[in-house]
Amino acid sequence: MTVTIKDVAKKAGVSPSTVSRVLSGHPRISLETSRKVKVIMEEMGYTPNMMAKSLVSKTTNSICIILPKPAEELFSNLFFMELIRGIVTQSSRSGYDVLISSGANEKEELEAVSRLLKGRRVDGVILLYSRKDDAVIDFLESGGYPFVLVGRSDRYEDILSVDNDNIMAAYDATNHLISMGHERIGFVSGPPNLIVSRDRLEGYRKAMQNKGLEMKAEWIVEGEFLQDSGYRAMSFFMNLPNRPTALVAVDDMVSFGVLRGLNELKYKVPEDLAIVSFNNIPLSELSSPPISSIDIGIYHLGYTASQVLIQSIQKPDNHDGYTNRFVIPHRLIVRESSMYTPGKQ
Amino acid sequence: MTVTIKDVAKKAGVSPSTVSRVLSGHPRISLETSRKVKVIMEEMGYTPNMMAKSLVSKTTNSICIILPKPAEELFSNLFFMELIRGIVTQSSRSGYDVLISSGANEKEELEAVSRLLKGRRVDGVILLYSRKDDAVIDFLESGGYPFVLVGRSDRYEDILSVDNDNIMAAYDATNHLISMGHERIGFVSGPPNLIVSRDRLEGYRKAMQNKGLEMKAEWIVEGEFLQDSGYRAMSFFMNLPNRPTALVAVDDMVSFGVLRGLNELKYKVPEDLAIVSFNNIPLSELSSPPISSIDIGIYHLGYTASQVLIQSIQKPDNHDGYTNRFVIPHRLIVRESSMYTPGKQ
DNA sequence: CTGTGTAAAGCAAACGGTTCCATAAGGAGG
DNA sequence: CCTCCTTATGGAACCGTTTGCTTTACACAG
Repeated sequence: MTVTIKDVAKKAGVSPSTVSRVLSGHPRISLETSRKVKVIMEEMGYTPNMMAKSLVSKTTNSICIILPKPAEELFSNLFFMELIRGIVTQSSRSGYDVLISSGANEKEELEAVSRLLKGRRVDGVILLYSRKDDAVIDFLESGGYPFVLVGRSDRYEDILSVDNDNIMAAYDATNHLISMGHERIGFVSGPPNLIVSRDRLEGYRKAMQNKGLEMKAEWIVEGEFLQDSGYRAMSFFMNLPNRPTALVAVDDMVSFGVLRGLNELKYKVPEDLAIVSFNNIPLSELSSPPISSIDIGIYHLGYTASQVLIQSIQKPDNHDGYTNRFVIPHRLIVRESSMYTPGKQ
Repeated sequence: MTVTIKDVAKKAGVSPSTVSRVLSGHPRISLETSRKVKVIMEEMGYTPNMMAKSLVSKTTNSICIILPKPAEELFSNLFFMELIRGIVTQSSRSGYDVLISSGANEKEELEAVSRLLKGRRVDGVILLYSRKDDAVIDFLESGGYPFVLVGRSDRYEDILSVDNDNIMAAYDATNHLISMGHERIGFVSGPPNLIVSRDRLEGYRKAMQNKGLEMKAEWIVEGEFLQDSGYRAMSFFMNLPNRPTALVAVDDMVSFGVLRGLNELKYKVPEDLAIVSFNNIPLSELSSPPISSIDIGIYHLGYTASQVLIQSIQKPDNHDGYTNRFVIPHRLIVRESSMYTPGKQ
C-alpha cells in the first residue's frame, strides 16, 4: 500500500502531527527529530497525498486555463501554444500545476469552470480571450474567484488582465510604413467583437490622422484572423482605382493570405504592396518575403498572466486597485515585406 | 461559505449518506427522496468537493500529459498543440480533466510525475515522446501506474502505446519521390535516440533498397526537429558534387528551414530540390511552395492515446496483452514541393 | 400475533492530512 | 524549592465524501 503520514510517524516513533510539522518546516521542531523523520520519509518513499492536503487546506496549488472555443481552429494554435508554454513554465516555477480545459460552447465552458472552482479542484483561472459579454466572467466575478484575463476587458474595469498596448502597437506599425514613405495605407481588421481588432484599428487611425493622411473608408476591411481574409482583402485592394501602396494586417495569418494572392497575380512584395502585421509567429520569417511584424511577446504574456494570477491567489488582499492591468511591451520586427520606399526605382 | 453535503442533508431533512447516494444514483433510494434532494441541491447551488471525493475514492478523474524536456524548443512545434487538442477533447468527453506538466530536465520530470501519481493528484499519464532509456518509464512501470506512450517503445514490449507505422510512412514518402522520377534522394533525420527518427530512416532505406537505388552515406544527415537543422542540411546537400534532386525530411519544421535556405540562395523548389516531410502541420500548406507531407493524424493520435489511457484506468484488468500497440494510419498529401520530375524542362 | 423478508434511510468509520490546545520536561528567576 | 516560562511533542477534532453495517418500518406468511 501507499505509505501515509501515520506509517512514517509510527516508524519514527513520533506522532503524525510531528511528521506534518516536519513537512511544513514548523519552527518548533527540534533539529534532531526533523532529521530523523526526514530520513525515514526518504527510506519509506513517502509522498504526501495532495487530496488530503487540499481537503483541509482548501488550496490545490493548481490553476486552470480556459481555451476559447475557436481554439479548435487550427490556425490560432501557434499563438495559444506559445501562451500555454509561458503559463506552464511560470506556474511550475511557482509550484503550481496547470489544468487545461475547454468546452464546445459557452455553456459547457461555464459548467467546467464552475465545477472546477466550486469543486475546489483549482485555485484560479486564466481566460485566454476577451469577448465582449461573457457569462464565465460574470460567474468568476460574482463568485469572487481569482482569475486573470489575457486580453483587455472594456466592460469590467477592475479585472486583472494582461495585455499589449494594441493601440500603440498598431500606431507603431502604421508609422513605420509612413516613415518608409507610404501615404496610401490599407488596414485589414479582425472580427469587430474582439477588442484586439478594435484597438488595432484605432491605432492605425491615430497614426494616419497624426500625419494628416487621408483615410478612405474603402481602405479598411474587416475579416477574421485567417488566411482567407487576407486573400480576399488583397483582391479587393488591388482592384481599387487608387489603390494603397501598403497595408497593415491584424494578424500574420492574414498576411500569408495576402502574400499568396499577390504571388498568384504576379505582384511583388514589397514593391507593389508593402505589408506589416501582428504577432510575429515563427513562420513570419519563413515566408517569402519574410513579413515585418509586431512581436507582442506571446510567451511573456502567458508568463505574466500566470504570475499575476498566482500572486492574487496567494495574497488576495494585496490588490491595490491600481495595477490590475499589466501591459506587455511590443516591438516592431522589420523584415523584407516592408523594406521599400514607394516611387523609388 | 460553500455548501456541503451536510447542508443539503439538513435542509432536506435526510442524512448525508442519503444525499451522497442520490448523487451517485444508488438504487435503494426512493424516487421521492431523490427528487426532493435534487431540488434542494439545485436551490443551494451545491457542487461536490472533488478533493474530498478523491480522498475516499482514491480516484481523481484526471490525467496528466508529460511534455518532453526540450519542451522549450519543441513546444513551438505545432505538433504538440494538435496532440494536446486531441487529448483534451477526448478526455473531457470521458469526464476527465487534463493536467499538463513538464520539467527542465529528466530528473525534474521524474519528480513531477512521482509527485502527481504517488500524491494521487492524477490517475494516469500520457508521455509525449519515446526516448530510448527513460527513468520516467521505469518509474511508471515498476509502480504499476496506468500510462500510455505516444510513440513506440522498443525496449518494453507490453507497454500501452499509440503510434504511426513510421517505417511504412517513410517508405511511402520516399517511394513517392522515386515514382516522380528521382533517384538521388537525401534524408534529414532527427536525433538518433528518438525511435521515430530511426523508424523513418529505416523506411527511407527500405524504399531505396527496394528500387535498387544508391544510398550514399553523405545523403543522410542527422539533426533536430527544428528549422535550423533543415537550413544546415540544405547548405550541406547543395554543396555536394553530385547532389540529391530530392529529399525526405523527418519533420515539417525541418522543411521550412530547407525552404528558407534555398530561397536565400535563389534555388527553386521543387525544380532544384523536391521535398517531402512528415506531420503535415497546419502550416505546411501555407509555405511557398506548399510542402508535401505525410499526414500522421496528430489529433487522432492524441485522441486515441487519451481513450486508451482512460480505458486502462477504468479497467486495469481488461488488458489482454495483445492489443497494446495502437497504430494510427497515415497518408501522403502531395503538394507543390514534390510535383516535379527531374530532368524535365 | 409473532416471525421473516425487504426497501429505505441513518450511523459511524474511514480516507490522509493539518492545526488548535494540552502536556511534559527542563531551565531560569525569586 | 517552588513557580513560571519556553520548547518540543502528543491528542483529537476537523476538512467533505463514501460505504459497510444497522436500524426502522412495513407487508406478508405461518
